Amino acid sequence: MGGTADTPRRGNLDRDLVVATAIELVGAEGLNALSMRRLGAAIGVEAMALYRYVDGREDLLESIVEEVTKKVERAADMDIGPHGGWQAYLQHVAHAVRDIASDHPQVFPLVATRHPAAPWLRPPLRNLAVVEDFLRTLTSAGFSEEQAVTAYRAFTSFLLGQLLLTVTQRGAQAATEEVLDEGGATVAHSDISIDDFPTIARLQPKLSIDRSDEEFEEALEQLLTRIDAMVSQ
Amino acid sequence: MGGTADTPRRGNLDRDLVVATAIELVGAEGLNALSMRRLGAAIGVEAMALYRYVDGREDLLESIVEEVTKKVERAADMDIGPHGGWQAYLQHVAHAVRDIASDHPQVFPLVATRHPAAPWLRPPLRNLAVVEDFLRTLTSAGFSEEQAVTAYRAFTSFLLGQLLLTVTQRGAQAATEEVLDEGGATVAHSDISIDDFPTIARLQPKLSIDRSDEEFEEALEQLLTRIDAMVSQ
DNA sequence: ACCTGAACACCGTTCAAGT
DNA sequence: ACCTGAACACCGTTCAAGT
Repeated sequence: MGGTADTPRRGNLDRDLVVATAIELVGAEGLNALSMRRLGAAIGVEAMALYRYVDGREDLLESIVEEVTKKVERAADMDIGPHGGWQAYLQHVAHAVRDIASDHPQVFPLVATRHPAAPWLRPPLRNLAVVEDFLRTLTSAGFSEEQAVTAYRAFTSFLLGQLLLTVTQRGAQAATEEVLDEGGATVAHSDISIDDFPTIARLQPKLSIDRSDEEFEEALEQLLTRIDAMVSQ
Repeated sequence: MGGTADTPRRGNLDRDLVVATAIELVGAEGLNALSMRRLGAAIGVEAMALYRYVDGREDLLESIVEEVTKKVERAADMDIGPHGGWQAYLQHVAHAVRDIASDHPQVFPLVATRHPAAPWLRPPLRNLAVVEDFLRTLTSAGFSEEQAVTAYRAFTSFLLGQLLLTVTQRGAQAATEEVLDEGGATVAHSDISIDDFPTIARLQPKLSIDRSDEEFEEALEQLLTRIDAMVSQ
């Protein structure tokens, strides 16, 4: 049942290991479980040793976000053909970000809510290299500057809403199942009954289906359509 | 300049005052400043006294979210005419939620990221009464059950992405100005220069404009158009 | 009935001291 | 060079005790 290996003790400690172990810890036990002291223990070292490699807790959280979102860089600097390839490009980047949300659902709220370094970096595309590639690709695909910026804004807004809802929903789903598994009878907070909300009660089966993946693809298609209308107008 | 009145000391303490003071405290000093001990001090009481009125810190956070999102209830139970009024209704609810984000930017990330009570409650519409009214209004406006659920999903996703980005962006903006005001020379993290990102540098003026309000209205219009296409298809 | 003091386990962070 | 022990200020929470 382990988790959190405590292999190293001396010398082999470095910043990457600290951040990587922190990500593991958050993935295994949630954000609230991440303290400097527990992280130290997970690595096999006292908490104070970590201060050689990260500049305190805030810096650690920042580093986690940076590390986790790094995979988008590879997607964002993809080369596209000269004509129309921007749609494939946006698809590619969108799916790279979605993969981050799936792989690190516990970290994604951090990606979503931490203030970016610059006021015009918009989560979840909060990395200068990524945004540079993004804007360069669109402008060189024929977007005007205004259009590229508009697309950037619409795209980030789409990703943030869609993916944050996905991870939140799946988290709640898992939590609910856990309660039920532990013998949590039939209902949750028995004081307010669902019977007071007949429409919800009636639609509950439909509301309970997790359509996150299809929703994402459909909303992405619609977004691309809207951007296309803007560009070819 | 003050904030955090310490008027009451005995008897006049109750749950509403605790929650209201907590919201004030978060508004004035940020989420990180909210501890049971500091909240107690702000009220004029020891932290332990709060446990009579809230069931610990998590319950307090939950209560803050509930209190702040309560205003949406009034908007959501609005009556609409029998034909086509659903568009005005969605406009009305959307603006009620946006007002929450504007009035409580420091609380909104909590609204956005805390797991709702049920897995099919989607932030920022995370209240049974609101969702009941929402779904009832749409179905009685002629939406099928599938369409009402689809609209609920698209609507929440739109609100979440749009508003979370607005508050994040404005927060970053304010933080940046503060740094500049305090004599923070010209650039932020001098190690990576913006000169390495020519497209960003070129688009910076356009990227720096806060178009949140217009964006919100435009994206809302587009959403209503898409929903209309779905319904009358 | 309502609040406090004392206590416990935990936290982030610093710094001198150890190896 | 790298890590630890001790220390400090702070935290959430419990519970017996005060009024």
